[in-house]
Amino acid sequence: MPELPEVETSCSGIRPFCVDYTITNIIVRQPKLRWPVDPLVSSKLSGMVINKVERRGKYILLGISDFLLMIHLGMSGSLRVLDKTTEPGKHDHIDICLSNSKIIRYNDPRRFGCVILNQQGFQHPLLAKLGVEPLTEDFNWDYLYSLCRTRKIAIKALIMNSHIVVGVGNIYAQEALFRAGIKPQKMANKLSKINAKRLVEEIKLVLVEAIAAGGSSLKDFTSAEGKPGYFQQTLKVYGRGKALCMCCNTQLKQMLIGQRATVYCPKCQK
DNA sequence: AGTCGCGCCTGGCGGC
DNA sequence: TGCCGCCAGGCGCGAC
Repeated sequence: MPELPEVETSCSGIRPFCVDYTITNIIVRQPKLRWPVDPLVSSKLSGMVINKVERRGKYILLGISDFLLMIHLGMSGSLRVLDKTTEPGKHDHIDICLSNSKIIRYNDPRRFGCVILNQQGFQHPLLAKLGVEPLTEDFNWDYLYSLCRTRKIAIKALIMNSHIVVGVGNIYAQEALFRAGIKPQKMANKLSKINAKRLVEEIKLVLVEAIAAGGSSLKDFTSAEGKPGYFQQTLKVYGRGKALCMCCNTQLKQMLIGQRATVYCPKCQK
């Protein structure tokens, strides 16, 4: 499941094969993604050079002349750099074919992701509504704390709200809350300043660590086979249901917050 | 304006 | 072995 670290890794993985190369054509095998793919995407972009590859939240942004191609990996999507002779597999929905004989191949079994063609300079609503980047100074305890004041929702739901802060998905929300010693169901408006501070720090730390780990495990970005999750061994609570806490041996608890499975330690998290 | 719940979609799993 | 039902999960959207 791609979270911010995987998206960041995908950007750096494809960038050397994309930037300054010309798009020869784009093959769309399955246009029915989260949002329908523009049927004219190939005719509009063919012959144009990719200027830049950037990330905003969980969106991968390809700058292509006057266009911006917005790619979201949903929860099962991936991008790979392959030789143009590589046969497409079952869920290989889109190929961006390049002048260096490589293809950027978009694969997404569950099709929760999207590939949106947007004019440069036009503030797309999906990007306009995004909150701050978690790894910038804009995301600080003051920002989080003041937003928490008026919100009557679980703190976990708040930090997963991409209109507040981007890139914190279900995995890292749980991990950061565990590290910060905060119960996920804690009401946001009851969060103390000191806990807001801790939480911001732990969110940043867990993301930075995951990016570092993701960078190493996805080295063979250009190979045909996907890699298993790098983070499995470092996770303290995510997916550990009723197992014992790695720190205090107490049985972890599981609950639903906003329809999402949430695991926490009733002793370590207050 | 803030909060809640739904639905999109498929692979993988447990149960029978 | 095979089939069925259920679950995960990002996130926009409509309903309150």
